[in-house]
Amino acid sequence: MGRPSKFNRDDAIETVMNHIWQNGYGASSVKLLSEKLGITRSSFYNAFESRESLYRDALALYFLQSPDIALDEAERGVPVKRLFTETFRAACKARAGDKLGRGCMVINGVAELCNEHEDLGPVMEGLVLGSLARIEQLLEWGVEQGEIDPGQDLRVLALALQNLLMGLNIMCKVVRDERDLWNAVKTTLIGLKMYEELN
Amino acid sequence: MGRPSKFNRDDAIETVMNHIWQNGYGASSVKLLSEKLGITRSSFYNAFESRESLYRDALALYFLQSPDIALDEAERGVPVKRLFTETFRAACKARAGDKLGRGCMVINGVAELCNEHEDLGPVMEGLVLGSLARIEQLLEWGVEQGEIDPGQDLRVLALALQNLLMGLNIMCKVVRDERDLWNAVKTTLIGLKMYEELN
DNA sequence: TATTTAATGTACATATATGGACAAAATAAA
DNA sequence: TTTATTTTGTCCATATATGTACATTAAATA
Repeated sequence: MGRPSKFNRDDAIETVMNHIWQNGYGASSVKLLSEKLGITRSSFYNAFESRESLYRDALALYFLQSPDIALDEAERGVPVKRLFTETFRAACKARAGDKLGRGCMVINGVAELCNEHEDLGPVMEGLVLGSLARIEQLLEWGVEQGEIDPGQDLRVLALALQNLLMGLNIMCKVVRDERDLWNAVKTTLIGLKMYEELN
Repeated sequence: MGRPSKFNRDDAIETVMNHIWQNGYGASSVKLLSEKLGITRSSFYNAFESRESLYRDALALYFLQSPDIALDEAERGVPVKRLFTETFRAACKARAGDKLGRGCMVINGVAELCNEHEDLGPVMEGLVLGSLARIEQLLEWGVEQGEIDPGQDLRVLALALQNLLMGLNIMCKVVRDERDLWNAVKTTLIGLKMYEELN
């Protein structure tokens, strides 16, 4: 089975995720990441193929523990207004709770890489468009379930919600108080008729 | 008065503004900027003191031509709902009209530098908080003028509007169609009761 | 023309950054 | 113990990046 690895691959991906989340992709050189992992660049390239592919792995890991994942995991029949309310509420809590004020790793990547990085730009764009399509699907379920007024333009409403989420993920870098964030988000959700009082 | 400069200072600031706007602060090294300006690093440091101070100059220039400036230039007595509607409308047009999809230079800087860069982080934070305070002031004028319901929490409403603006400035990197952007923003403005039909 | 002044060009020292080549080391299996 | 396998460590060549030092150049002025 050859010489054993000096480091644990999953731990390494998590370490890299946290570093890029905080510092950005461009500011995370292979030299820096390797030193953080306690390995040589030689081992880095041997284990990870490239910084780009490792970034993708880190993004995937990030998503698993991000508040947005609730939107992905929901199934047909879910009360959608409640789902949006709870998800946005959890996002405010998570963003304000992060002492480092890193915001959202995906949105950071969108800001840094979209329309700029040849390979990763389209990746980030795909993540946003995927999220948008998912929100629209949830809204469709909401209409089917009689929760949402059928007259609404769901694509536009989905864009408004996606916009709200993106704004929150930038805003939280400056506005660090959870109540401030939530009050702002809640006010917008109410305006969009997507808010449902939680118990 | 000594040897004449090889370049025009104002033109240089504009060139640097456009480069950092597109590529970000970290990805704009002194070497790169100097080469773009057609001068040596030696001349760069002689003329600009530091990359940081030049970035601040570039930010100031950026603001002068950004759609947000309308909020700053408005005076007491301005119809505020109309002002917000027009400003957001102009922002959608400007963002979608930028073929490079650069978004907003300030928000790009917030995403990259806040809670990360020792000197420039607080600068970006100050710009956002300044904008927020300005929006709240406009809302106060709106209440005084009877345009806005006095029962509203103006700070929260200001946060919601700031959030909307920040979201737009990230969203526009992925959603490039002006009507999509405007429909989303308009829907939110209506929800916040800050929309007024334009002629 | 000589002097003053300010920008420019070259050089230096050092650190970061990339990615591959290749030998050495450490384990499992034959 | 030998062999096969895989990771590791070192070396290489090259490019980027920073900030300063100092001589040179080109203009305005006396």
